Amino acid sequence: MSFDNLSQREKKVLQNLINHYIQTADPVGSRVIANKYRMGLSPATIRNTLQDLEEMGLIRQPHTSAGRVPTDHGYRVFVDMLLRQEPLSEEDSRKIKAMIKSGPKDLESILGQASKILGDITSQLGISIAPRFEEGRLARIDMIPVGEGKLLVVISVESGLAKSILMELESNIEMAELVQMQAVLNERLAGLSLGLIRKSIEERLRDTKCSPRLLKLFIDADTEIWSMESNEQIFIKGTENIINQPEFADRSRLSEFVKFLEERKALKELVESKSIGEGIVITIGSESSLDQIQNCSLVTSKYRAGNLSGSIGIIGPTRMPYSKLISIVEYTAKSLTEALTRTDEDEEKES
Amino acid sequence: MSFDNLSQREKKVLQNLINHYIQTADPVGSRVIANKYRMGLSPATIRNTLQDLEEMGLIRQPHTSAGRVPTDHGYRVFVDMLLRQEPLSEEDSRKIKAMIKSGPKDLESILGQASKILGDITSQLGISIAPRFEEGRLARIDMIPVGEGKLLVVISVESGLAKSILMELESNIEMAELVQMQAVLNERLAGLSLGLIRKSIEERLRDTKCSPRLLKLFIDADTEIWSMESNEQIFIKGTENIINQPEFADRSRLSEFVKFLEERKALKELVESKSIGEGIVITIGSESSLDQIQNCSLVTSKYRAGNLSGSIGIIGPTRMPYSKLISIVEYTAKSLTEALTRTDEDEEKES
DNA sequence: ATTTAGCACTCTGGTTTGGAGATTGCCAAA
DNA sequence: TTTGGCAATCTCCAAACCAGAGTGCTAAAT
Repeated sequence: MSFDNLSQREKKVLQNLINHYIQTADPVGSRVIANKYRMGLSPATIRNTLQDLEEMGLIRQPHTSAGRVPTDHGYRVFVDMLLRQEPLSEEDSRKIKAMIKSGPKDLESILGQASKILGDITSQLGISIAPRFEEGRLARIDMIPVGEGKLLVVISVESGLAKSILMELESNIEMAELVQMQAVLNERLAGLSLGLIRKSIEERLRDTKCSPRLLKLFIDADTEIWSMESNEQIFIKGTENIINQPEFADRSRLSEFVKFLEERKALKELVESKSIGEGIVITIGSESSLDQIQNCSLVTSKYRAGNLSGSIGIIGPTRMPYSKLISIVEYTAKSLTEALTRTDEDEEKES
Repeated sequence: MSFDNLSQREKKVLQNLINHYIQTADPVGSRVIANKYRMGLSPATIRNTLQDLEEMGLIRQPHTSAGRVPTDHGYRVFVDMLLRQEPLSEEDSRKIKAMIKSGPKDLESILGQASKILGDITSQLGISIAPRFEEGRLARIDMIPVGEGKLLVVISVESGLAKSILMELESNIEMAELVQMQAVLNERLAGLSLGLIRKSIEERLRDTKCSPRLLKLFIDADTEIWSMESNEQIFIKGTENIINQPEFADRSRLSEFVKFLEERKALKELVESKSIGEGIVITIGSESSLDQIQNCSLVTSKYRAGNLSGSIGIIGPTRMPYSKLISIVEYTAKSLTEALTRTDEDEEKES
């Protein structure tokens, strides 16, 4: 459904209406649009336009004799055609930079910080998701026995990231077996993406002379080693921001939403599925088909960490200041990419 | 302030009042106590007792001509003197057992599950905190170079737990240096508790022949290696449970509370500081001096994981069913201890 | 043709009012 | 020491009301 056929006036009215609604959360009447936005038209004229927009399904009336509010379609048209991206404020960009600089430099801390700063400066919910290891190519694999029958497996991918998994063994393993296994794994799997490895692990490790017990650990379909299921690293910060939003005045709705956030998994998959292409992706309410976020929007983006990519974004009521948020998310993603693929030369350049 | 001087009747009245209030959240009047709880006394008599209790500061009236509600002092007396611990229901104990059994066996998953189940069956907020590594004695330390100028340091403590830290190096390190460093560290530090190591690391590593660059990493006061700051593993689940509680009817209060939960750190410290002794510890509202949880209570307990100890508990409005919760938290702690210090023999015993 | 003014109509939200109900404190009787 | 009785107090709820905002339509104006 395309809306290129909107007249100039209709566009302007829709734009003003949404801008006003975003600020006030109250249905917007014809008078406000006519007067406050100096359109040089009388309220009566605006009313006609509003009727047209309503017929097109871009706005609706909560009840007779209330003003209009945008529908999800309306927001869609707004962000697609009418949105002027607002430049990032000095203050915000400063904060984002500071966030990256301060604090520890490990992935978790940085992502935690990122979600926090996103939540803070947008007054929405800030989200950050760890890079998808699946995409990474295996650089090397190390195995370290720790304690009784426990094995720490370290998976390093080419971009320099690594994850470690503590495995339980049924019985103690000979050091020699371990060394051999490690050698075989490194030899056969290095350079392959973890996703690929997971799919083809069985064939690739066939006819090796390794200890079968040990082998089994790495082939098991549900092993954590190749999948990242368990490591569902998603950071969500700023719940307190949306609690006061009128959109969540209904307690049970709020409760459902918070529950949804706590599950993490659904949100993680949603954000990852949306932020695929380059640049910012905006997802509005009904476009996601998840009940719990029917009146919410997402502003998401990818970032890169070496060869891997992760996602960040914000979520909040559809009535959100898109024009600001886009710049913020964009800049944060950019900063994150820089921070996570930083080389020594980069550091020298900075004052 | 001791309340041993309470008459039998006063005790009974307080007990009934609190029990009723816990269920209804409404101020309790003299009539309800007299009739519903068959005390064989008229409301008027109860009223006299209520006045006495009020003078003692155990209950209060929200306003004239409302019933009474317990004060924090009242709750304190209640849990100290009047509480009959309710045995765990079959269903709950089954759920807790199932929680431990199902799902992956790594620490994080188990703790996540534990907090979730606590939240679910108590309808409060379930909390679980990872064992305090500080208490653990260093078993060994491994160092694995991964990618460009990155070093994975694995700290294993005697009980079999391990944590890993990814460090950034300014420049590449020779393999030989690394091996030497590792040897020195293991030799000098093994067997010491991490807490002790952190305090005394500087002296202990003085006059070694290791690469100074490398040495510096391990001595730096704010290194993550010996402190567990960054690894602030605390799991909080069940926020949706308390949103509908009348105690959080006030939005800004709810907002503050959720913010407090998200900070994590304060809550973590609070719970850890409370759950020190053996067994269940109950902390009521004002006893914690944190604004954000003034009308909340904690039911906390330690659990053990090998030589280390961690904390779990629940938090919710002071008006919580203590008699049930105690059993639940107690049993969960016990189960957790079993699961986390499980030996192979244990596993054989199970059907 | 388009825009505007005028107007009747509708719906919401806040305020007021008026009990109904609950509960207390106290006093005097049991 | 306990209880019944009773005036007094306060909340809560529903009904009634009103002011305000906004609409849609029609007829006049541009």
